[in-house]
Amino acid sequence: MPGAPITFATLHVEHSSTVDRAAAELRRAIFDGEIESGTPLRELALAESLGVSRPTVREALGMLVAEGLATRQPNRGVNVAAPEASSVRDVCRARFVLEGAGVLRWAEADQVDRDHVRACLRDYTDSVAAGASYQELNQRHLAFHVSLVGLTQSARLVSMAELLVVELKLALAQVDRLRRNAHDQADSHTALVTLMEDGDLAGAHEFLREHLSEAADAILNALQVS
Amino acid sequence: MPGAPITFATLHVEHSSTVDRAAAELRRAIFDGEIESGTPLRELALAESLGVSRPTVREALGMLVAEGLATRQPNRGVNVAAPEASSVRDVCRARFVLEGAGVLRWAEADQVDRDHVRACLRDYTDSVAAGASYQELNQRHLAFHVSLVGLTQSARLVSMAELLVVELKLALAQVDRLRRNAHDQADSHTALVTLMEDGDLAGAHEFLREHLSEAADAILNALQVS
DNA sequence: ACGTGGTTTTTGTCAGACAATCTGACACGT
DNA sequence: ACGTGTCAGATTGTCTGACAAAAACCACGT
Repeated sequence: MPGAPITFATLHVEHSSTVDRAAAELRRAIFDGEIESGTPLRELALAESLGVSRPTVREALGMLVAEGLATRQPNRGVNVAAPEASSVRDVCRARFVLEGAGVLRWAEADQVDRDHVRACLRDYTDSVAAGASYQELNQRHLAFHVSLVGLTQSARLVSMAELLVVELKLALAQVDRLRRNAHDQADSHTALVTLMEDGDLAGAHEFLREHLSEAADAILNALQVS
Repeated sequence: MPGAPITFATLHVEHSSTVDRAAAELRRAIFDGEIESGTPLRELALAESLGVSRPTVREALGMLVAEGLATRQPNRGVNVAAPEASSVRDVCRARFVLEGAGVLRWAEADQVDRDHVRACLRDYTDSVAAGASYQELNQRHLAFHVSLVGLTQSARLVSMAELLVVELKLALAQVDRLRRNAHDQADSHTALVTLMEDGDLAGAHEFLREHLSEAADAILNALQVS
C-alpha cells in the first residue's frame, strides 16, 4: 500500500543508561557468587571498581534494594540481602498464590499464554536433555513458573512473580555452589502441564502446592547446611 | 528489677530522610489533586519549590516511578501517571487474585489476621456512620481490602496489594473531584465478612469477584466521563 | 570490666558544571 | 509542497567536589 505510514515496529536500539549497566553488573556479580551474601556494598569502593561516579552507584544500589537483592539500613549503607528461612517460606507461599491462580485459569486463558507455557516447558526439557549448564537450567526452570502466572493475563501479577523469582535466584545463588545436583524437575513440570491439558485443574493446583512446598524444603535444607 | 537492662521500647523518633519527605509531599500533592495526571515533573522546578537539591528530587521521583505513581521516559523526564482503562482492569484482576486467596484461606488463617479484618471493617463502617471525610472513607475502604490479603500470611503479597492500592488511589484521585458520591460499600463489605464467618468461602470468593468487577466498572465509567 | 570521650569512616545532601539528547523552528533544496 | 539538514533552547544524565550528620572504632580513665 504505497503512501501508507510505514512503521518500523521491529527495529529497536539498546537504550541503556550507565545506571542500568552498573545495576546489571552488580546483579551478575551477586548471582555468580562473586559477592557473598551479607557483604556491605560501599558506595565509594563500588564507584572506583565500576569506574562510575558515586551518585550513579547510589542510584544503582537503590534499584537493587527495590528488587530485594540488597537491604539498606539508614546511615549504615546497603548489604547484599541474606535469604532467611522465613523469607524463603514467604516467597514460596506467595508464588503458590500467583502460580496457582494461573493454573486454575488454564481453561479461560488466552491461547497465546497457554502456548507460552508449553514453549517454556519444552525449552526446559530440551535444556535438561542437552545437559545444559546449571545456570541455564535454573533460568528455564524459573521461566516456566513465571509463564504459569501469565495465564492470569495480568501484567502486574507477572511482574510481581518476576520479583519473587529474583529473590529466589538470590537464595539459590547461596547454595548452588554447594549442591549443584541440577534438580531435573522436568518430569514434575511435564506432569503438571499434562494435568492441565486433561482439564484436571484442581489436581494440577494441588500438585503445584506440593511441588512448591518441596522446593522450599530443599532450599531451606541447603541453606541450613551452609 | 534493679540492674536489669532497661529497654525504652515505647520511645521512638521520626527517622525520615529528606528524600522520604520530598516523596511524601509529592504523593500528597498528587492524591490531593494539586497536580493533574500527565503533568511533567521537572526536576529543577521541583527542587526550587521543595527547597531541596536536584539529586534529592531525582531520588524521590525514582521512588514514585517505582510505585507506579509516575512514569519515566529516558531523557524526557517523568510525568504523573495517567491511569488507562487497561491498567485499571489489570489492577482489579490482580487484586482479585490476591484478595481472593486471602478469602479462601479465612479458615486456616491466623486469629490475629482475622481480627484485623474485623477491625478494618469496623473502622470503615464507623467512618461511614460518622460521615467522615471523603479521603478517610477511601483510606478505610482500601485498608479493608488489603487486610483481606493479610489472611494469606504472606508479607510479600500484602506489600504487593499495597502497591496495587496506590495505583488505584491515583485513578480515584482523578475522578473523585468529579463524582464524590462517597460510595458507601460498607454493606457490601459486611456481607462479605458475614459469608466468611459462616464458612461459605466459595460464596465469599464469588461475592468478592463481583464486588471488584463492579468497582472496576465504576472507575472506568468515571474515567471516560472526565 | 565498664562507661566515656574523641577520631575515623561512611552515608546523606548539597552546589555547580558539562555532555548527551530531545524538541521545535527555521532555512534549504528538490 | 514536501522532506531534509541545521541550529538554539530546554531538560535530563552524569560527573566532580564538598560538607554535615550519623555510626563505628578505639583509646582512655576510673
